[in-house]
Amino acid sequence: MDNYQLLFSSSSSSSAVPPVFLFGHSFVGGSLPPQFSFHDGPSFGGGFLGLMSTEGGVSEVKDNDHQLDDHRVNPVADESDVKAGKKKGEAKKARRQRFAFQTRSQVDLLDDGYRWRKYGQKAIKNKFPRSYYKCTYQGCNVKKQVQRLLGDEEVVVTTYEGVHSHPIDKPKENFEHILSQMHIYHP
DNA sequence: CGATTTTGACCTGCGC
DNA sequence: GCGCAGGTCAAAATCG
Repeated sequence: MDNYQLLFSSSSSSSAVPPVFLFGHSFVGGSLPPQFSFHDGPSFGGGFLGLMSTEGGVSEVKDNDHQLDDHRVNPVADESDVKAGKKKGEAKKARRQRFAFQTRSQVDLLDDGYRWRKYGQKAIKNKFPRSYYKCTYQGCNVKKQVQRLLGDEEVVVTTYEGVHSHPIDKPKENFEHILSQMHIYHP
């Protein structure tokens, strides 16, 4: 998952540098200019995570072959024999838009204003364990995963998936707080 | 006491 | 086709 590397520009020593997204080479939507502004959006009450991009434009560089199938959502699967198996086979191939960024922080979970419920953790090969979170807002299926960068325990990689469809829960002043702890990471 | 975290099992996709 | 790696579920435990 290192197709995209979003780094926040902000000298570690200096300060007061406006945040800038530096996308590796592919961003959700593929054409939307990455920007990071706080002005209250028309629908998303100031979307930090409710970032732009439209569906279907997700470019993963890898498996975007069978992505344009018209298989929108098809939850109705005949449950013929559901005995020893737990109904998790919803096989949602439709990947939502994703974006990630790195920050330097002591805590894994950034306070981005939304409420998250942890639903899993997995030990990734050669890396630190990755944690999986879901937005607890009813009807909001946004997910995010957090993991530390190998070799640099201080760096946290946060990957968001999906777009929030509800106003943020906390004042956006939090963003500034987040930004204050964001630093560019160069290997 | 309700909401959230922990944790192991289960499922799926991909590479060999 | 099998095995590994990653992602999700859900029951039990924990927290506020």
